[in-house]
Amino acid sequence: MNINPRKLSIEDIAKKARVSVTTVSFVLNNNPSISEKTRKKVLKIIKDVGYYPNINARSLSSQKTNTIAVVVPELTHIFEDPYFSRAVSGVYDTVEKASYRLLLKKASLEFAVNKEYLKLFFRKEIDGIIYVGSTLRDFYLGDFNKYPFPFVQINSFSYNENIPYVMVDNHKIGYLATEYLIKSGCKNITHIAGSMDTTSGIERLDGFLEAMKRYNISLNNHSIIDGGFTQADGYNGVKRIFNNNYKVDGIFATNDLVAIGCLGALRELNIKVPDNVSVIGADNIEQSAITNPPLSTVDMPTYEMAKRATELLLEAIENKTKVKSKVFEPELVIRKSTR
Amino acid sequence: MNINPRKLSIEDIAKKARVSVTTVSFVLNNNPSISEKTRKKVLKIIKDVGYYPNINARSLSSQKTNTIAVVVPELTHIFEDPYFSRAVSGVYDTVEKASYRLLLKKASLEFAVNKEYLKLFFRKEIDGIIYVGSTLRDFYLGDFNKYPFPFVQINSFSYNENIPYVMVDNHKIGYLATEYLIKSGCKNITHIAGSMDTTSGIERLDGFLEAMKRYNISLNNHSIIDGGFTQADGYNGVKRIFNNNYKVDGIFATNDLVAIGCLGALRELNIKVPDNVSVIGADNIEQSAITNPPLSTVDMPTYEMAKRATELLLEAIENKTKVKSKVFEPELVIRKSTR
DNA sequence: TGACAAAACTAAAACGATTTAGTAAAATAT
DNA sequence: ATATTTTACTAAATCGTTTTAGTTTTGTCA
Repeated sequence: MNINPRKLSIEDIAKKARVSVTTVSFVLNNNPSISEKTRKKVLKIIKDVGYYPNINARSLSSQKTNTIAVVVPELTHIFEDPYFSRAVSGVYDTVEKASYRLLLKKASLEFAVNKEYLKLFFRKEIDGIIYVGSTLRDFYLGDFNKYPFPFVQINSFSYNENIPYVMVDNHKIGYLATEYLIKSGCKNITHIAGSMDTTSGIERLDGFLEAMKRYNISLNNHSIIDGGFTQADGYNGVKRIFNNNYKVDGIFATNDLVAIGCLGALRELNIKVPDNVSVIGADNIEQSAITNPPLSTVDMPTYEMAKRATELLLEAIENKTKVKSKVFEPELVIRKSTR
Repeated sequence: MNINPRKLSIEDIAKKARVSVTTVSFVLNNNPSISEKTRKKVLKIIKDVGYYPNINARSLSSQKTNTIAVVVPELTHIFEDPYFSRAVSGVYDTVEKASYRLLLKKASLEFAVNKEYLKLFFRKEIDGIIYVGSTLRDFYLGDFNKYPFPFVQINSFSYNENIPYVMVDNHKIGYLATEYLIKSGCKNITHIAGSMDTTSGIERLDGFLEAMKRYNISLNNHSIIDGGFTQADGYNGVKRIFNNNYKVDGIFATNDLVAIGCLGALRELNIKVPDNVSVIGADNIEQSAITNPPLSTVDMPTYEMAKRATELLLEAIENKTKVKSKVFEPELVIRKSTR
């Protein structure tokens, strides 16, 4: 880096190398119609003077940004839920490997209402969107029918065939967790549900209901507790249950964070887990292995899913095809919070 | 949005409005030398046809990207530490308000060694960098002396005057926490330290040492326990202390996550907090208010700091000046984990 | 040796904005 | 009514690439 790299353009390189601008561009883009000799010469000069191509000129000319946006829900705590953390990580690593850049976007209400996600395409800011999250989903549906921009949602499902997704079988998560509680002897099972405007919240509840039905367990007024996806939701849910003296010996929490909240409340109430109450979560976040007692849960390959989603998106971008959807299978992980 | 916005350029608008391209550009950029009448006319057409300016052409022409990169440490758990979560949040909100975009980057070893952060500037990808984190700091120093690109580090300090920062007084954090333990009657205080290649780790330890000296408490072989910044570090630290039967009645953990790890281990060991051992952390993450018992800690305004850092960076970018550094004051928050 | 194909290279247009330097039109002063 | 200033507008250069449609050079073979 002898010279200030900021001042150099492809033309400077061309002059120094006594070749055309086209040739330099071809070298830069590995176009095969360049002799080894010229390639070496140009490459040497590029390195010697410290030249770096201007990415904006490149994008303008090639109509390709090599950038994707990862949009995450607006929750303040978004990054505090390890689920999102892993997902974003998976997206990041995959994007980086493919030499793409990652723009971070929050799906605020305003973002959706003003159709900012579409404008990102119109303004040529990005080549595709990865939507990690669950809320606001419906804002996207119609638009992506009309404008077939590359788009994948992770763990958010729509009955609209045109909206591709990569997700885990959330119904099965609910079913597996509930079935395990039943089979391990729980008689009075409660589900602390997630938000009902999210796919995972709805589907996990559905799975819960199916298992209950399958094993002929009738529901009562406290079989389902409204909740959300935070530790506080679990904590409050348990407090609600036992403040009302509901009879409960098994809790399926919509996710691990909620389950951890349950564990905290149960400890405060001096209720033994799993002796008095079994608790099972879902997501298998890292923390759940080191709770007290270690949490039983349903694993889903979040990182893998994010990776796959990103690969599918990049594939669709490069081949100008439609993204193919994919469903991953969940798996029981039994630790010490269940009998 | 009648017409596919992707096909429109500023020239199309100019033609439709029967004005020059310059005029349209002026309207777009609020140049005052346009009559209200023309402005309205152009704006209407822009809206009617659904035109959006091409951001790459704009950046190429104006030599301004309106993009900053937020670079975070390579830790897999980056997003799981609420500290980073809040910091990134502060950066995001500020950037968005200023109509800038946020590029997410991980400070991997490779990122530093290959000087990717410099290349971001050379390739005209960004206007500035916000460095949230603590490690790898030294890789940057020399470079930003030579290339005075806009750059701020949050909570990472360097004796090199040319490297601007926004940080909390970490020394004071260590001092305040330790002094409180001493004053509240602890006789055998241990510090579970953070990584010694981070500013906060070093400075908090320094503050701890100063307080101990000031109050004439001599150190022993377990006054300082090597650690890191995760819950596991706190857990292991406490186990180490009590497996070795060290006499300890007060723990200053380098941050709340570590302190929470301590709480977990202490509970397992049936050691009462704060009756037998006081625990104090630092950072005041949200979770620390709902631990059992609620954690005493030292608050620092992470979100505010990130916001300020970003404002300073943007200011420096727009005025082509140097970033001014700023130090924030920490504050004790006493809850129930200390006597 | 000359004809032809393949390989290596290039000129110029295109991508879509901003901005400088200047012209035309309108408003004000004389 | 004319000169002058101010306001409103525009032509053309520029930013730094990619890419198309050639042209030139080299190599192959009868």
